[in-house]
Amino acid sequence: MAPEAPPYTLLIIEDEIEITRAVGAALREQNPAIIEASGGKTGLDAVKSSHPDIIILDLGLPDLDGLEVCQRIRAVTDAPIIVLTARHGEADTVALLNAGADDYIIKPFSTQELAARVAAQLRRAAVPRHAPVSINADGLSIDIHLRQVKRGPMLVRLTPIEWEILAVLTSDPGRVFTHQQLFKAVWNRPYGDARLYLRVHLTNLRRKIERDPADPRLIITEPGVGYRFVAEW
Amino acid sequence: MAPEAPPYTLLIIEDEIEITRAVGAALREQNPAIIEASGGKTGLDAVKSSHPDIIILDLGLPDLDGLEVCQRIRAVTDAPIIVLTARHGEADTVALLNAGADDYIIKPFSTQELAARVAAQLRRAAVPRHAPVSINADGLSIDIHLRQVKRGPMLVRLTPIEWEILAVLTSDPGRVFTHQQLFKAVWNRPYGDARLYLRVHLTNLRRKIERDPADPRLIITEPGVGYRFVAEW
DNA sequence: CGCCAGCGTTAAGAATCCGCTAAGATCGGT
DNA sequence: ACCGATCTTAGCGGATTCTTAACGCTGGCG
Repeated sequence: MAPEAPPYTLLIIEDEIEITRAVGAALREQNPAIIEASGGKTGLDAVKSSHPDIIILDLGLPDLDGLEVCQRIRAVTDAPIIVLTARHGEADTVALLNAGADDYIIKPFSTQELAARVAAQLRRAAVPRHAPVSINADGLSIDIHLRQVKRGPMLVRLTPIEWEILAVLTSDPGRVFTHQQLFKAVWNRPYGDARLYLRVHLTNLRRKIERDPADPRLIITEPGVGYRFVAEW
Repeated sequence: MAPEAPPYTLLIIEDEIEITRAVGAALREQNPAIIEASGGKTGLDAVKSSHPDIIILDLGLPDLDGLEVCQRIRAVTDAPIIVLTARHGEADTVALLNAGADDYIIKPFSTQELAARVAAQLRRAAVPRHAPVSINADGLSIDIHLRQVKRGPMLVRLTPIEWEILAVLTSDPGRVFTHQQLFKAVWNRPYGDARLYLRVHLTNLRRKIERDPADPRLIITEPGVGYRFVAEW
């Protein structure tokens, strides 16, 4: 029986061989074509020559800064980038997400989690998305066109800022938006203490749309990073 | 067989040649006359000189801010504007739609999707307004064709502006129309303090059609945003 | 065990927005 | 030119929303 053709091409930019192997093992069932690069420069070359469908990028590269690599990849392709980050490299992770990375995984990671995230990113990238007309999650329905939110049959009144936050988060369900990304999208002014504002408005927003605001299921906090909207219902 | 005359004129404002070509290829079957502009300024000139039927606008232009270009196009023409936006750019879709854009597509896009959206916008622009013939809500009946409003058996006299406001709001019940959208639809002139006018005329309109003008049920205020007509009766 | 950073929550003052009134200005018909 | 209807413009008071600060909780870390 002939092996099936790889369903997608994955590029992993990683200098530690153990991790490269772990990634390969985690994704064995999906049977992707895997390209390996051990540094930022070779990684960039690989992006240009191989047109991968998804890219896994480690932060601690010896030759180039991860941030720069990420930006330069983003200048060439829209393929999803998943960042591998150490436990305490949170600041770097945030900078990377701001630079265009799609998701991040903290080392050490479970093979299941990696496989799930890769699959999720591929799913999102495969469908050229337009903002969905309506979203339904956990008894909540959001109609972008009507600018209307319902909790069951009840209309929910949102203030402009609350609506903007919800609109941004739901524009790409599952994706993490950093504090800065959200702040910039909603306030559209240079800088301020993004977290200060977001904390307050997220509280108010959750009070209106979550079943139990103390145990949010729709808008999830990513500590030190930002927020994401989950629509898996 | 002689080539058929172009059914419509399309202007694409885009600095990346690959995308321009991709758009051209996607629409080949529709055989439009295509005008190309590589920047915001030349794009605006082209709008004024060529009177396109539909406009495709990339956000990431080198010379001008995409939002500004959008607004300035809208000040000149009513032709549909479809915005091309990067997946990782500021997906400030709300601001875009407020600035006068009619639809947006996230890059990368499929040729089918682009063609479908262009066709949809042209269709929508061709038919001025196809609202339901009559609306009944809370004892109020509105007949669009007859230009007639009744509160029970009593005829209600509306001034031209009041009628226009009501007609716009009821053209899409439940949807929020921003101050700017309403102002543009009714007054059809570039600038003015939309809220100032709307406040007064909304007061007068409510006095005529609401049961209790102090507690409006038909025309709901969305603070900081605009108004919506509710027809859930 | 105590410290600290990050987050959620609450509350109060500031800023903004809205409904309403009313006085000119404008328009259209006779 | 007159007159009534409509539109524009201004301003006040009340309501809503935003900003800002303070406090409590939790979980990691020395």
